[in-house]
Amino acid sequence: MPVTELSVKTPRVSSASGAAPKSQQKGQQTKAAIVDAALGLATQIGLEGLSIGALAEVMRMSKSGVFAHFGSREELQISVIREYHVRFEEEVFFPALQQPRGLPRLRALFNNWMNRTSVEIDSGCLYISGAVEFDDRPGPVRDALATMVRAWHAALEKAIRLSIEEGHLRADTDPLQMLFEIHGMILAVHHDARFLKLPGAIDRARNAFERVIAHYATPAAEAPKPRAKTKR
Amino acid sequence: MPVTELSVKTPRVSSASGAAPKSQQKGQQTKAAIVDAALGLATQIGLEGLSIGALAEVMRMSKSGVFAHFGSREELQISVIREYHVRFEEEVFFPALQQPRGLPRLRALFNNWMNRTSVEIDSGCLYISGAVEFDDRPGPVRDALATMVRAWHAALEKAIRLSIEEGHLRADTDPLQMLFEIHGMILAVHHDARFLKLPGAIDRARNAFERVIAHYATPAAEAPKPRAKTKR
DNA sequence: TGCAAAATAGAACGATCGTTCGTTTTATTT
DNA sequence: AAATAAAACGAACGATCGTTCTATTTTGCA
Repeated sequence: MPVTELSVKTPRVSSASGAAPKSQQKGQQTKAAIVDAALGLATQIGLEGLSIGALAEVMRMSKSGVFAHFGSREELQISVIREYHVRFEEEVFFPALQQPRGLPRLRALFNNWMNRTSVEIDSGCLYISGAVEFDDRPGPVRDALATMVRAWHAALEKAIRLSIEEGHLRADTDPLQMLFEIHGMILAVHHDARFLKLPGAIDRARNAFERVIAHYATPAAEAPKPRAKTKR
Repeated sequence: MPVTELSVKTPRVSSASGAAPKSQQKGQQTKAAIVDAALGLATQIGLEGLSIGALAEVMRMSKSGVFAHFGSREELQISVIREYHVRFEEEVFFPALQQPRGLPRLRALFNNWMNRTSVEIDSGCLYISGAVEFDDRPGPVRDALATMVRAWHAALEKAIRLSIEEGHLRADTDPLQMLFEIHGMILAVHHDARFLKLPGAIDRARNAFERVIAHYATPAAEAPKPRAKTKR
């Protein structure tokens, strides 16, 4: 279920074979390569800073060659956002679903997020930089960004709600309040690590997360479940 | 005590009078007006988005006329940052100093900050947007920004330390950890209110703040001191 | 009131931006 | 291999960017 159905280029699937196209047209794979490079640029210099000229240089292509794949800069930006979203799902969301619902899954979501963040530290989070760049700039890029940020908030909120249902978190827990606090940690991690270059920001976030869990947890489920490797 | 002594244009004080110049040269006051307008633009579209052309249009001046006051775009940006810092001190920091050291002062800092934020909601916080825009862009603008953000962190940290010394917060409180958590709330407020346009973000931050205080406070000092007007 | 200095205007520069267009090179299919 | 479609190129466009330069206006002081 794609979040948006933009850029349904679908260049008239070659023949009558309704099944999957065997060799994806050359264009699609260079387009994928372009989006990949664009994602790398955008996480560093921002979605607004992403220019077709610089992207073409990285790709060793002509500006117009790059441009033709998207038709507009906005469409390029949206493609980058969508790609970021897909990777986020693969790295953070889907793996967490394998954990049992309730606190374990909520923890997994947060841990996966932090693991990704520690890698992201010298590239940047598109959701965060995008939110700042487009908070006052209406349009399809902002809409695409907001849709996916909201999807992530919804995912976290659902994990919290399930934790309440499972009896792991107190019944009077306000899911949106807890979500707000967890979200704050994630924003603070990026700020401290990327802008202030402070070491240990991720550890602080983990501490803060445990504090929040401890506050909202029912007495029985409070302790983090012991695992094989205790990770320092 | 100016944080930086950049832009010491000081156009050779008119005469031998070592005292304060009576009527500030016309140039200085238009420069102040330009910085004021630039601050308005920068908080909306960001420091990077701030262009001299757009600024000149707002000021009903020529581009070169505006430019001459700063000599470079970077110097303009730094002037804007410095102005923002001054206003922040006046609105948030100095008033809080009138409260007794310890929890009352810490609360005052946070409350003033939130009050300012609720006004800032449709303009934006330069520290936050600047941090994202310049987290990977070394140079004097980034340095000026980082210096002032650090100054604010230091101010909050000191208020926390004093609260510990006064016995309002537990002796084993980690000031930097607590600072991290409070900072996260502030970032989350801006994100939710400005990007997601969610209502009630400030209330969530106030809740989160009280939760953090309650956690780190010594039992005696926990309750917020009652005041004359209870604010809603 | 007159004069020097400061402040502003105006035009132009090189660079980069996103975008358009016609052509040429590649892929794919018959 | 020939025919057709897709993909990439290269040059140019209008606009805007920060900046420089020279000329003009305005200001402040004797």
